[in-house]
Parts: sequence; structure tokens; C-alpha cells
Amino acid sequence: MDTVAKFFRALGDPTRLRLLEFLLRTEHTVTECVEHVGLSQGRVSTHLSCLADCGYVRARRQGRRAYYRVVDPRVADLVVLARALAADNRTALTCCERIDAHDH
Amino acid sequence: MDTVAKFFRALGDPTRLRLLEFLLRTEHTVTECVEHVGLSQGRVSTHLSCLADCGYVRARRQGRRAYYRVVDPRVADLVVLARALAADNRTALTCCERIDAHDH
DNA sequence: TGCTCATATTCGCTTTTGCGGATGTTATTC
DNA sequence: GAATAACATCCGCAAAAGCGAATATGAGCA
Repeated sequence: MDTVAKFFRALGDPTRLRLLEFLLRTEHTVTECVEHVGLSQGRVSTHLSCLADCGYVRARRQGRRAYYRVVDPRVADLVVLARALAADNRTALTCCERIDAHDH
Repeated sequence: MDTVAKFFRALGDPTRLRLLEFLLRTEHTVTECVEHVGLSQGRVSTHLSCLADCGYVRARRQGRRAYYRVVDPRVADLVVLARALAADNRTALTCCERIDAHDH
């Protein structure tokens, strides 16, 4: 149960979700991912490791490079389903201040 | 994009996920949910509002009670799919210290 | 063996977020 | 119309988690 929540939380970060969608199509190295999301190399590396731990992506090591990619096709299904559901509740979701409230 | 991450984050909390699964079968009042998860009434109310904002559940008001339930059948699909994926990576997920690390 | 490139890890710091407890709000009941 | 019951919101606090910068590891190359 807590495991499933942890699983969802991995996709709850915009950066990780962006990385995952980037890796859905083709495999990419860490450096390519860094260029894609525009964050520090260390941070991106940690995010990728996190996604790998959770089973979303897998790393293929070749020399000093690491190629990350999505292996399980169900991951794409999950993202597609979530995107459809989120799209149908876009307005309410955006207004939800109980998550990510910016007023202080 | 950020909207989808927010959508996932809503299920990233163990309490909210537990509430959602509780509401998959039948509708329940806030009080029943409080008894089920064992947290303070205010906290549970906030969690339920959050799930409602994100489109996971909907509230039916009758008198002074609020009956929450899952309306969209795709929500169950999402949970089932995530549970299957999480189960296949249980060991790695449990060991993932990048989320919910307890060492300080 | 020194040097560089690619990736991983560590460390403070700040923001986010879950929590209980107290306090509002609305609707029944007497 | 006071009292109560059910739910929602506000508040301060502590824990979780994302961030960059610095550093470590490790593979290839001169």
C-alpha cells in the first residue's frame, strides 16, 4: 500500500514526469536528459536513479555513458490514462490549492 | 504537464491512496473515512477535498453529511495498473531512498 | 600514470506538505 | 433560537523533498 503511494509519488514531480515522457520514445544519456530539462547534472542523475529504482526506466551502461529508457510498455499506458483523466479535470486540478499552494 | 504531475502527487500520499481505495467500492461519509484511516477529522476532510479537486472522487451532500465516492471507472483502472506495476518492482521500490529517506 | 569526460553522491538550504488542535460554518433537533 | 452534529478551514510545527554547488567514482585516452 505504502509501496504504491511511493510509486505514484515518483511521478508526482514535474521534472521526473518530464524525464519519463522524454524516455518513452527512445533511450537517452544523462547528458541529453540534462540538456532537455535544463537542471543541474547531479539533480537529473538523482531523478533518473529514482525512476529506475521505481521500475519506470532502466539503465544500460556502455563505457562511461548510461542510456536510460522505458522498458515496460505498461508505463506508457499508465501515463496515457493519467493524462486523459487529468485533462478531464484540468480546471479543478489547477485550482486545487491543497497541493502546491503558492500563497504564504 | 505540471497538471499531470499534480494529478499523480494526489495519489502519492499513503493516506489519500488509502481513502481512495476505501471509496472505490461504496460511498462513505467523512466520519466513516475518519474511523477507517484513524486520523483527525480535519485532516481527513482536507484529503477528501483534495481528491475531489483532482477529480478522483465526488461529494454528494445530503443534510449535514457528505457522501464521497469514486465516479469515473477509469480511476479504478489507474489504481489496478499502478498496483500491478508496483508489485513487480516491490523490492527495488522499498529500497529507493531517494523518496522518503528516513536517515538524518 | 596522469588527464578528461560521463555519471553518481554528498551537503546545506529552502520550499512543500502532512499533521493535530482550535476554530468556523451549516444544517438538524429540541 | 440555543444546542448539537457533521463537515470545512485556519494555524503553527515538523518532516519530506527538490535544488545547486562541490565532490567522488570510474571508464577511456595520451
